[in-house]
Amino acid sequence: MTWDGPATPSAALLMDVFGRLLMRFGPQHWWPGDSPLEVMVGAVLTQNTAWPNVEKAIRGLKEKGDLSLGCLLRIPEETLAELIRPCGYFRIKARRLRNLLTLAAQRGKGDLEAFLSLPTGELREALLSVSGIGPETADSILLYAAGRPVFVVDAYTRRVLSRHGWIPPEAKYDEVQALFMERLPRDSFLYNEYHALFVALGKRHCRPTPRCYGCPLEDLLPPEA
DNA sequence: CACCAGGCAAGTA
DNA sequence: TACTTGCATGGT
Repeated sequence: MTWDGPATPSAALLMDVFGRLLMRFGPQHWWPGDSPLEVMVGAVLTQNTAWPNVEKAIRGLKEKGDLSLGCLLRIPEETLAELIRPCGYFRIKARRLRNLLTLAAQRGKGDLEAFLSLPTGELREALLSVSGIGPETADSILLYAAGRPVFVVDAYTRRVLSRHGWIPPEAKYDEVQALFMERLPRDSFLYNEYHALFVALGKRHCRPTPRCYGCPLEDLLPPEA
């Protein structure tokens, strides 16, 4: 047998790490967005994109009109693309936004709150059926717009976990998600803060370039972990 | 100047 | 199923 890193983290270790992150960075109160609809828009616009660029794009949208389903769907796709230009991939994201908002309007009969009130499993399937909505975007909407206890896995999460040897770098999305959801209580506050704290940690430490060997994450761990 | 960012889908083998 | 490529602006 070959030693390939520390064992899969236990529930106790995951909670311990959460406590340390919370002490270090404080409550994050994510997602940055004033309304469920703004959270949904931000979730699409931030795909592979730095958040400051998304803020610019959302400011542009707000100048044009209020952020409502009807108002946004009335904007032609080409116009929408120009409004969100600063966040990059603007043509494809304009299409993705319309795909998402069209589905929400249909399934909610024009009412976003009704759409977000669908049962969690049904809502996740509906979101994933939209071209341009993958697992991370869908789960971000479920957790941060609909308040459902669904753990979000993103690049920061994977980076931190794989650096500690808790997952192989090639682990699939659903496997990483299950690691948390099978061990921790299904609590939307816990999942909200945990994911946001991974991002807070990731943003403050160096990137995983080939020249980066030791990031100072060790002090977040219990002595023998 | 080079490199990267809170992904995803479509095409190919 | 696994791997590759296009999408694009703005910050460091």
